[in-house]
Amino acid sequence: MLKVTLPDGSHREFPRPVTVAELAASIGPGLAKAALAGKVNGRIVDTSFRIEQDAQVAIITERDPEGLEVIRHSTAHLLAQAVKQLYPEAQVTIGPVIEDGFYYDFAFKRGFTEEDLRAIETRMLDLAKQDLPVTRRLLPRDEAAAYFRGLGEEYKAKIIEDIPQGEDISLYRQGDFEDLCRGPHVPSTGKLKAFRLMKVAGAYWKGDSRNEMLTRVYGTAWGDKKALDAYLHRLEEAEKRDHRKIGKALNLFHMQEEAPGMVFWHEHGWRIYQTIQRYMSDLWRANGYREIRTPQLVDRSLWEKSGHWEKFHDDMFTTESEKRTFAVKPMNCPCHIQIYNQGLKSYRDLPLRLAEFGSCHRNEQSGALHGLMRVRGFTQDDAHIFCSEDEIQSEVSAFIDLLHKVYADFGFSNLQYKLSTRPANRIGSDEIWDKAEHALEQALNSKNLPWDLQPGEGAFYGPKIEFSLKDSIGRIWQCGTIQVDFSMPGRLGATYIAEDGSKRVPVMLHRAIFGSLERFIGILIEEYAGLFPTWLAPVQATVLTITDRQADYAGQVTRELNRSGFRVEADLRNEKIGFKIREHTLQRVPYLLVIGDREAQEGKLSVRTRTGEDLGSMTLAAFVERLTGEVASHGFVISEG
RNA sequence: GCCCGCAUAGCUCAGCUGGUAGAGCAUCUGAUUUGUAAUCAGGGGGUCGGGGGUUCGAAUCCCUCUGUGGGCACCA
Repeated sequence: MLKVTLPDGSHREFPRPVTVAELAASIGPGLAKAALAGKVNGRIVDTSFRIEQDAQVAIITERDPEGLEVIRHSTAHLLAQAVKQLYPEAQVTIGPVIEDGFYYDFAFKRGFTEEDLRAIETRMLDLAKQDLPVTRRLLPRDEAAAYFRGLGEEYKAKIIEDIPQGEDISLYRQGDFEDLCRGPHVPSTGKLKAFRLMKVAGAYWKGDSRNEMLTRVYGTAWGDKKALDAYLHRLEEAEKRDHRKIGKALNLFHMQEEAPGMVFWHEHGWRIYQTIQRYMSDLWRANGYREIRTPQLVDRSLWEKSGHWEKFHDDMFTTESEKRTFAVKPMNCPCHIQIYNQGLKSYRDLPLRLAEFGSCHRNEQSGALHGLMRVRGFTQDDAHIFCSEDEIQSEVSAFIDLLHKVYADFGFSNLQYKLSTRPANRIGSDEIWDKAEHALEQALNSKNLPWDLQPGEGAFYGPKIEFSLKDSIGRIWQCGTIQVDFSMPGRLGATYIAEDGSKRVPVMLHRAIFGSLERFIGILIEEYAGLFPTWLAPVQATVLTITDRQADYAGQVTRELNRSGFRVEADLRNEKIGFKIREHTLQRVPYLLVIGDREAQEGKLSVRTRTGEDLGSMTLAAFVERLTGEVASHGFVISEG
């Protein structure tokens, strides 16, 4: 007898092995129809999988996250089948599942157009309607490679040849189309009911820019039409939060052809910029950092010593003067070491934390530029901590705490942690890298933070922890970072006198919390969809008059609020109050202060919020109190050390 | 940098297969002095991203450059 344990803890017994599909049928016809795959002892399998021994089994349907994955994977196959029918000269390559969907890469000289996409989608719907059974078979590796080569599928053959000798290869067939695949897949194409092809893009074969470029088709797939529509609607809403759109609508900044990748900050955008800069400057002072300022233009020789020239000179802006080559600084670290090097340092001076709003320029490749998120001119909240090896652990730990405080003040909770380790192209010995990587790993683990390893992604001088945030459509951007560097201080001659009188080289920690202020503001705009909390809002309140008669009183109120340190403007135009309210609400001003004859006489303000809430009339003092409390509660508090 | 799109008034956008440019908002002028998300009327405004080509004729077709969007690669 064979005993199958279901998720609810109940058992079923069978005299002989059963497939997942048979098991589902024995439970009920509805489940049999809904079954997409099975989970046998934790492994996702096809519904045709035979359960031979006692096992824990769950039937996977579109309601399970695993079910959605199977749907997306199978939809990728459906896409490939449709493409092969419509464009036989296209070769298939790979088609994995990604967040919310899938993609499939084709080797296709002509590439696909948007119209092709619609035609492919129509064919996919047709193939789904035919409800073709999906069947699996195994072939020995070499036979499989020969089979695909025979079909003219060179890429598939190459993929198979990368699989170790002797392994069997599974193939999945639906109708006239058969693909190499690990599976599992839905039992038949009729299970694929809600999908949409989204866009075409180029992608390098095997992700290597030295290889040829393939044509990638992105798609999304869901359990039913409703889920698909909900997703498409979610996307539309997310696009409205795009920081480039909001930046224009709220008049925060602009960019133009003559300065690609550089930002023209308008008054209101600059207010946000300065607010967060002041916030950070105060935080530095409260946490033992010393704020400094270093030059923009530094002779090439310094970058040669630091190692940047060798690796990055193509990406640096340079200029000539009196037969010398200068580079616009792409980083602040070499300059900070120059300040460290002024005067003899003792172990008593450590840890020494030098901080700068470092204005940097990097000649990023044109294709990398992206609104405020990836620019050529940016400012880092950069600091370098010079310390002894013994101090690394506590400094990294204190830094992570500080970073968490900042992110909480700005309302971010969902950050991602990544540890990037030694790249192929690096300076420093393996022993040093071992130490540095270990220090960072320990810091993450001691705080119980969930982190991903990114092997080979570290900076050339040291490993790093990256702290990343998502934009409105889910793209991930690195913001904060901390990097352990055992090499550059030595290269640039930094030393200190230790307790025993010997001369030693300090360790340097590179660290930033916002990363680039530009990027951080971009993320902030999308996070809040322009509805900045009051402490960040470029205009915190606007005074609106009903008629010309209140102009004097309105001017007085505006002046007093500005004197109290708030960012307040007045709208005295000869317009209806409804019109003014609409305009300033669309400008996302947190508070609208309406003043008519009544308020002017009583010395009050009628306060309305940008969400349409009427707070009634209050005195100026009462409003100031409210505003003060709100600004303070949103993170303006200077933290204890 | 690579692949595929896109670039029309200050902004958002229309302009079918080539016949010489249009709307809404904004701006300006006038009227209106108004109580919580758009007051009315009138006027002005574009060598259609730059350069080149095809054509009797180009916003429209072709080439090229620049910028930009989505990806890929890159990201000190």
